[in-house]
Amino acid sequence: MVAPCETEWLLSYCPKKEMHNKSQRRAIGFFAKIGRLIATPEITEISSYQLRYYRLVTCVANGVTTAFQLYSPLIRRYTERKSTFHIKAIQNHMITSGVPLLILGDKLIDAYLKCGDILDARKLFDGLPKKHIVIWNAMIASYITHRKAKEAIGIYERMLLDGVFPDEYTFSSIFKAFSDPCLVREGGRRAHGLSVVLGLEVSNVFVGSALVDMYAKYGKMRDARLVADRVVEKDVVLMTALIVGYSQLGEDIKALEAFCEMIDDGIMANEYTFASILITCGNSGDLNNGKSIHGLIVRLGFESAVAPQTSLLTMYSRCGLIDDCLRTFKLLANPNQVTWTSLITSLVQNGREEMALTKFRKMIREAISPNSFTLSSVLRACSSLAMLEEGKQVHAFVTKYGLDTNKYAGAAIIDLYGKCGSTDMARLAFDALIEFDVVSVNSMIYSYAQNGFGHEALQLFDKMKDLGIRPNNVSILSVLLACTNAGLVEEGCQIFASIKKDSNVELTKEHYACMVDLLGRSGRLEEAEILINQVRDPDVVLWRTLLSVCRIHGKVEMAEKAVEKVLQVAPEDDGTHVLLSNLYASTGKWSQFVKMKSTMREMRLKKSPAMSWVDVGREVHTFMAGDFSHPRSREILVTLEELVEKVKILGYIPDTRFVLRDMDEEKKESSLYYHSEKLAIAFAIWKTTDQITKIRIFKNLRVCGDCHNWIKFVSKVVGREIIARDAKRFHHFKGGLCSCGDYW
DNA sequence: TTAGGGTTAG
Repeated sequence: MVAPCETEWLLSYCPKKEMHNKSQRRAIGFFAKIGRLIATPEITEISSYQLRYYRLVTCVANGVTTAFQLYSPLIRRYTERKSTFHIKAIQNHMITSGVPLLILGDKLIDAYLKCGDILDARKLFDGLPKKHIVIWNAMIASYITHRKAKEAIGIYERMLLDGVFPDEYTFSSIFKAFSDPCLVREGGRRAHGLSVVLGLEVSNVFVGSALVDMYAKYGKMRDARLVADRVVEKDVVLMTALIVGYSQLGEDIKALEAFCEMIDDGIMANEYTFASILITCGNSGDLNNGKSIHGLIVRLGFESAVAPQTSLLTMYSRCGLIDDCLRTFKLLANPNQVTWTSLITSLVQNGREEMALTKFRKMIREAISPNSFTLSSVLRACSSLAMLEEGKQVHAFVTKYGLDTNKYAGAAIIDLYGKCGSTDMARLAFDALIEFDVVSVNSMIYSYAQNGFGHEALQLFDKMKDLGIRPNNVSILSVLLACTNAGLVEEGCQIFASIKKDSNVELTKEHYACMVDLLGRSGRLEEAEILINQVRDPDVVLWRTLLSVCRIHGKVEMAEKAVEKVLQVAPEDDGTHVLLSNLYASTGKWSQFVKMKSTMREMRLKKSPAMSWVDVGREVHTFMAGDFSHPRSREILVTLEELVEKVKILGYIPDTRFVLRDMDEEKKESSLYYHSEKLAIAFAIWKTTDQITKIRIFKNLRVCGDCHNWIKFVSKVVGREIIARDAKRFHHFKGGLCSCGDYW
């Protein structure tokens, strides 16, 4: 669009001069005189519209009342077209023509706001000495739409200073601004007080709902309820705000009661209400009510509404009915971004990660773009499956959609790289975050912890204070785990002692279990036992932790005591029997071992078989100890033999203490060679010959001591980095050393 | 010329 332009330009659009009538010629003459004109390129001849301009300019000279009548339709016209450029041109025109802005200022501000140009609206707003209440309200509402709560409140406060009384429109907007979690709550309460004084608190249902919503967001459901009860003419919006409030604070029964109350009062639920109440049912695992509401949705014809259907599939997922969740999705004609995301999240939460990834690919194929919710769920699927390559591709999506700085996507990326043993990549993702919170920092500390980077974890934990983030339960657990995995006993004890003094964080049994592990591993078993006795009602985890450290240090007596305690708390705990039988085997107490085995047989307890897997060429290969069913078994065994020979030259001695069966030494030695992790590594070395690719293996149980030693030698022999994730943690083997410093 | 509620991630 072209604003004021030269007369010659206009004439070039109207080549046939003889076609101009008298008025048109006069108009052209006039504009030629002043040398300016507002015109649009689509106008190819002098239109009545432009003639109006001519009259307008003539009228300006005669008086402003006529100017109002003439400018108004112009402003309306360009507001409809959402052309802020034209509005600005009109404003300039008014200024140059000497029309006082006071007359049409309100209209211009309204026009700017409708065009979404809040900056120009504000400039004009600030320059106007007198504004209609409607404009104050429109300005506030616009700031809220643009998520600028502080600015909205600024206008509200200036309004009060200027002696302008807020009305019901003001309050229905301003409470929303005061709901912003970044602001102090005092302001909201003060505004509520003023609304009471002005008699607007409950006489208007819009004001009432906004107040209910604000108190719900403050977590003050008692106040929300008090306001709702006072509103005389309740409606569906007010009741939905109340239901959502209860639901989001976990007060599911009260949410359901509010829903029933609403139906009893004859207020018809709508799609928003259904969408919320179904989430309540899902959160409380209330399948019965969930199904009844599903029936109600069908009866009332809300089957095609996306929001309640999305909530319906979430409800089924949270009740563990993943097939019903899939069925609900299938019936939806037009699933949107949120629906797809809900489906993917549901699959991940129900342990169907592979299907979640398939659905994600389908979503992309159908040109539905993912958001931070989607990508963080997909990343969690990848990290659960330890699929690094797939995860990297999802990370690329995160970058593509500009979400590297998002704390949710970020935490999931950190978690992925941490779980895949790439702490450096995790740190890069952490440093890319703009907004982060306690969860982002915890993810990073946990990544360090599981990969054995104790000092880095401690450093970040200390830095939390500078970042203004208060550590929570998870932060403490993660940093203690970091100390355990890196053998930083004193540091761990210091942190534990300081947290004990700090009344802000409550220590749980999990923290104590972590300390038992830390002390026990370093051989301070007596202290570990004393610590357990400090806990009120020690649980199975605590005693089993003590038992597992007894196994490491071969403390049979203390172990038997621990077993007794475990079996008192949890008589059928199979892990305990396995741990004790392993302890008997490793200390050579074969008679007790045999006895234990028969007890286990009687109890039908089975030790879960050791299993390792390796991801080579995007295919997962699984190995079990002494299992030669892999199609490439021959090559694997040849590679294995070569490796054993080479590592023996470097000084590897098989450690037969890790053979948990009674047999002669030679047999023990050969049985060690066929442990699942050795088979997996031999396969990976045979299959991938380049020196750069790191070998990543995963094991369902802990890596045995002999294998740990063997892998160290192998990393030196083949000159490659080997990363092993076992049930407890990561081991990074490089150049004959392991990141755990042999402390694990 | 101005106003309210919902569904997806640690």
